[in-house]
Amino acid sequence: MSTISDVAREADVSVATVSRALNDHPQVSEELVKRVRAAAEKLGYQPNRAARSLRRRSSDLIALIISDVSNPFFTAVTRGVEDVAQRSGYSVLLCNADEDSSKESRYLRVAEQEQVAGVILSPHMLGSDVSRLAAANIPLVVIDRPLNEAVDSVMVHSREGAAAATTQLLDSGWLRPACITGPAEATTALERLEGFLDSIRRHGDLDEIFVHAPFRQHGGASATAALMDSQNPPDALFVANAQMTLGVLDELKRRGLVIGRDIGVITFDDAPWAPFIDPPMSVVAQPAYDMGVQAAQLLMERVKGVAPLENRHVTLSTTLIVRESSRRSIIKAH
Amino acid sequence: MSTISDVAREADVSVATVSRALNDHPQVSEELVKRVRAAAEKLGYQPNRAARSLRRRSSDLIALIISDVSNPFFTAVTRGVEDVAQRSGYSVLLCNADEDSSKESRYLRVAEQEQVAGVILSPHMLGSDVSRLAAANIPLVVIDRPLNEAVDSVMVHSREGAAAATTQLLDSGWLRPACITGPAEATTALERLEGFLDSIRRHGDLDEIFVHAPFRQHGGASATAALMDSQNPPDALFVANAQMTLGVLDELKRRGLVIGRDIGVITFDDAPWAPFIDPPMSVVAQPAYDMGVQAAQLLMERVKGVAPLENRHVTLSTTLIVRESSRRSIIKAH
DNA sequence: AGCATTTCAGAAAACGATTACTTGGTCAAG
DNA sequence: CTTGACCAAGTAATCGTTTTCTGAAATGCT
Repeated sequence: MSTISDVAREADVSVATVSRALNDHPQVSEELVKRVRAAAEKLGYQPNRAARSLRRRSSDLIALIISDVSNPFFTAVTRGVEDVAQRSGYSVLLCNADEDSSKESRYLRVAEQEQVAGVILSPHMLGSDVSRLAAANIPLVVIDRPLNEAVDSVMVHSREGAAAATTQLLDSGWLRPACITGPAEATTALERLEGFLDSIRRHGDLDEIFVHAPFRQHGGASATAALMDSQNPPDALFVANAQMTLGVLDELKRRGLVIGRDIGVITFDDAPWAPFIDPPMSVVAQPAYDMGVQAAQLLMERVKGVAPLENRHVTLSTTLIVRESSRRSIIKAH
Repeated sequence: MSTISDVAREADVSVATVSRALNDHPQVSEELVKRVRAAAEKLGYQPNRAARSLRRRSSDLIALIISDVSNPFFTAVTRGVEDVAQRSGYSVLLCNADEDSSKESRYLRVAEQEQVAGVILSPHMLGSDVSRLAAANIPLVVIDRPLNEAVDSVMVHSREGAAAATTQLLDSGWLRPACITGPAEATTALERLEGFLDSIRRHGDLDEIFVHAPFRQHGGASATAALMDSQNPPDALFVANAQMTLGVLDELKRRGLVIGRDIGVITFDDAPWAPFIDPPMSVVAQPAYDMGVQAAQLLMERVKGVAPLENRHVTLSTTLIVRESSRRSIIKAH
């Protein structure tokens, strides 16, 4: 691999001039810029990023630490982030924390050591420790799950969305909805549960039935099993994310329960497969791609130092999409 | 952020000793190791990776360049790669080439500039240029799609899988299967088409119906539309990946075509939602996670220099999972 | 005891970029 | 004609590690 001094030799100028020419500094003549460009081209010169970030004390990477790569919500966020980062010349270091605090802090450490230009994080839980980033002066924006007031954030109105979903269940004639939500330490799990409870309470005299489980397919399955095996099982389910819903479907199928007849289901996240499930799944959709875009924009502004001092908090709205699974009206054709 | 010389001062030794102590070099006394460790701990010292990779001429990152983050096949691969990389102390720089050659080469360049320890790539097409990696002495393993003989690879028996799927359609009594495959420059698209044709030809006097489209949901939809609008439309579809299948389902639904009665469908990739589609989707499953694991293992061996000189090519088998969508027997209950 | 060898730790030289400082030349104003 | 401002380009310092080279002390061998 050729270095800057190879280019300097080739173009017969100093390394300083090469650096200036290639980084569009104003104080270098047309003539030399052309010579340097040609030399760099000829040698196939690629600047060594390690050297550059060592000197600049910052790299051209931004770290995106998400809770779960296999969750379509997060992959949509990823696309959004990548699209705007790319446009500003940054690459994204995608880290899969896997709903695991220790992996999360491992990646936070990597981000610091790599001296990334900025970090976008969906924190596993409220206690996630980002103090080192602040100490190292690395901008941070938090998505999906709140952390604290002192950091930019892009959230979604989870609670309202959850309430709307639950109300839709109730309005469709289901009498005993339950909530399957994520682990108690995840704030999104809590908010969605709160939304569910808001709706239940507004309705009066209903039992408050809910269970916490991992935000995964198996979590949805075991939660469903527990609920259905209980003394007085629910007749409708509000599920807090798409991954869990797959497990719910699995368990329901195993038990021969027919959605729309025996049980109503509605879920968070409009996964791409939701319309094709039997019956088509009612969902509350999150603007995932848009969250990624907005988060990346906030971050880029901080990175470039054009952001205001005070922290920005943007909260996006969900939209309720009623398909079939939440309806009670479906009677199998005979 | 504290540096190695802060630690040296704190422990009252030289920076060389700190470096050696922290990297488990043998020639440093117990006593000093302890002192250095304590000092590092006290200051919360994290080595600066830019400096380290500048000096070592290699970083602790491996780049994983995949064709599409939103494809569940690739996210499963990602998990596999990450699990083994992590175990060896490497982090993964996940790059989403998005089925786009220019993004792919952009990321290849980033990988080179970052001096990653190794690269795992699912090449967009046969012509992908990886010569610079070789020149820079960066180990490479290719997954999913072949590139050339001179590089380690982990593939899947696509062609056989595709043939088996098509045969399943034929055996179920469908008379006029068509193939919806990816773009003509993607080798997986070609292989799956070949497999389809193998089966068709073996069967005798069948038309060879196929269409190329992007490996995306909209690709599946438009391909289906084209096929169904043709003079003599097929009565069964073999679809080359899960993303496209979503589009196929969409278009079929729009046209009021009932799978199992009006048309048979079978697809590559056992997406998590496949069993829950209406009707449950028959698939040929790829061992995605396992591909990731094996690719990462091959790469780690090269990175650590313990790999044999000659190139390894492992090819994994697919498994046919017959559910409902490929059957003709489904007659709606009356 | 005397010399050769090993062991441990420090000093200093990389690694390859960016950038502060320096220099020499040009031009305009006085 | 001198002086000062300005500009383009070069020299060298710097970023924080790792590693080579040294030197001193300790150990082993005859």
